[in-house]
Amino acid sequence: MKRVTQSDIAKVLNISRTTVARALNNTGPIDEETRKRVLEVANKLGYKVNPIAKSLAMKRTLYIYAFLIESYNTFYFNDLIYGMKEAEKEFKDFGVQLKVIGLDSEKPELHAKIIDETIKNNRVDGLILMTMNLKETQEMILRFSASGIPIATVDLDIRDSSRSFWVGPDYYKTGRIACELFSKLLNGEGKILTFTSSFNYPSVKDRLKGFLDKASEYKDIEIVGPYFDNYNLNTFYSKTIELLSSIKNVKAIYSTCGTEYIVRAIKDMNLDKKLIIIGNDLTEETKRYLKEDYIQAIIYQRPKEQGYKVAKYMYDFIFNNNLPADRYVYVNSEILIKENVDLV
Amino acid sequence: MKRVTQSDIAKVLNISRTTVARALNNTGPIDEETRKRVLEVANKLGYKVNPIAKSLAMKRTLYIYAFLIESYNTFYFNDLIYGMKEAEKEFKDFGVQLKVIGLDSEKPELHAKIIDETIKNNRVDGLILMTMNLKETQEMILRFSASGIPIATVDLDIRDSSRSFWVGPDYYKTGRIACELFSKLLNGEGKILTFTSSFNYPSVKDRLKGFLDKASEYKDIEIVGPYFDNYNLNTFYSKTIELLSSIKNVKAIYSTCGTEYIVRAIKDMNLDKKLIIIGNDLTEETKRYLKEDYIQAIIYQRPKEQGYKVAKYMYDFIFNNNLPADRYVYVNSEILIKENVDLV
DNA sequence: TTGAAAGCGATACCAC
DNA sequence: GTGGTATCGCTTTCAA
Repeated sequence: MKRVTQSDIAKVLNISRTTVARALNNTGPIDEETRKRVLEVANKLGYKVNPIAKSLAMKRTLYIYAFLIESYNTFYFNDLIYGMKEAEKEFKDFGVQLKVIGLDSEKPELHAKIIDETIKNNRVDGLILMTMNLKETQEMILRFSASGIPIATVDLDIRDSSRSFWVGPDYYKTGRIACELFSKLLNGEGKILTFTSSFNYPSVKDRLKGFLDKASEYKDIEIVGPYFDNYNLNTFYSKTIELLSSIKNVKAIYSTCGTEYIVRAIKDMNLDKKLIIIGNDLTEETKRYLKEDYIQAIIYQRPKEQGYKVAKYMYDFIFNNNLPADRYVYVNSEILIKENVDLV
Repeated sequence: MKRVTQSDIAKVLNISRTTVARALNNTGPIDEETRKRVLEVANKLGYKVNPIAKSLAMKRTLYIYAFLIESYNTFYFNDLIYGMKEAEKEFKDFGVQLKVIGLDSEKPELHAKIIDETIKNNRVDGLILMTMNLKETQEMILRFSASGIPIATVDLDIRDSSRSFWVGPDYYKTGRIACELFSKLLNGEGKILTFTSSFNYPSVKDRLKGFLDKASEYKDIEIVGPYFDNYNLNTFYSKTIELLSSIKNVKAIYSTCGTEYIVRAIKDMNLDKKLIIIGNDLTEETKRYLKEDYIQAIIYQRPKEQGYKVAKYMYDFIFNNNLPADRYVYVNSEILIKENVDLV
């Protein structure tokens, strides 16, 4: 099964390889009629670009820029970057380079501007974004993708834009997994105090929905709450103390985020019996609590894999024009307990 | 930072590119003195082969052969192959092809012969093995690696041979993880009936050791057993019925393998209270039991990832002469429950 | 609008 | 032993 080359196409149509290349890459001036015929023959012959030859010939470097919110969770942020860098290593020989730029989570309104500037002042061949879904960001994406720059989102999606694909965790599933684990650890019955954030993020909204949906399957699991923070995770601390003092027989606590604030309260309360807590985010602090048995399990969203995949798919897109089969690429979550938390 | 090419070296030494290539690849006749000087300069200049150019120039296909025991667990076998094929796809453009050959688990004494024949009658550039650690196999590996064929093992290692590296699960860790989970589901106390196989495989031996080591950390967990099969996992069935009838207060059951035989017995016994069971192997049957709540969790050894990695590293070795940093590449295990079993 | 030709970094064959 | 040269499949000037 010999591979079909541009020359093969050229031979069939009795034109030059150069013209074929031009048609295929849509670069430079070309007669529309010729272009069509080339594409047709290419298709019929099953032509596929040879990325090896392409990258060897294309002397210039391709730049992928990643703009990521620097979250309070440095583990997550760093691992996301780590994964991207892994992908970069694999494509180094193809002349692909990745630039990571952190965005301030406190100033979302500045993100679009920063990205804008960078793109204007640099050669950028691909864009990976993790930023808030604001109007100016959507607008910017529309603008850049119209000008031909492939754009992917990671973790936080920006819907209603023209980004090419998204890679991220299945937050809903994460909530369901947490709930099933609770049920197992509670032996099927008990009261679970539930917290969530007031912010309208998919991470917290979807997790909560997954958790509650799954909880409704267990007739002896009682959900108390959810209680909302006051647009500040810190308020979980006092809320925990208040609720645990007033509500009897709480067996477990679930929070869609900021589990560490809750554990801080519990540590300070010096309870005699142990509460079952399952968290969603692996941070330095929650990891410690896991090891100290304050947290029983963490549903880990594999940031490394997210970073790796989004960069890899981006490369595949700008280089081979391949999009992932599904525009929503879900990265599985993983159950971490003391024994395996150090392996990730 | 321009990349150093063979021409650069040639220029420095005032010799031809051809000679440089010969020295670098140790192919064809060359003056020992020249070779040394080339290598020296290459080293000083930081020359690294460009795999892209190499594969473009090297017109021939590289063949990697994988010989794998077709286990009774078709899930595992198929997923191992699936992972390898994923890697193959990535390297297709580099002209790498993978051939998978199944070995009969019932006739381990024939494996070496089959592998031998294949290598003699075909062009093979790399070898991936999952077979028993028999003397004739060790010998065969020694012979082939001496003749320059890179050999890797997957899952089952063949120590005391000259295989280049191994990729597989951390069986010991798997046992520890299972035990921690038991402790959590048992709320720290109870009697665990323990089974293992009489066969001297690392899979069962290491899992058991991990399990027991971890169990010794819990003062209120009592291990009963381990009971051995009679060189036939089927004997777990009657053994389970016998033991559950004679031993009081069993809360959980652990088996290093063949959990399905135990569950079959339990289903047939129609017990009124639920036993906690955690299995090690994901098979069609154990997956069903997991969904039916007979099994609480399965510690999954990610065969796809094993297959992917071993093929990928093999490629990297034969093509770029890169070995994995550690000759033992451990693939992490993963905790599966009902909610996430369908995601793997 | 099209084509010829150089070049990317290597391998491999064939003279010398 | 060594060097010249064709080739791999493609991009990219430059001329026509």
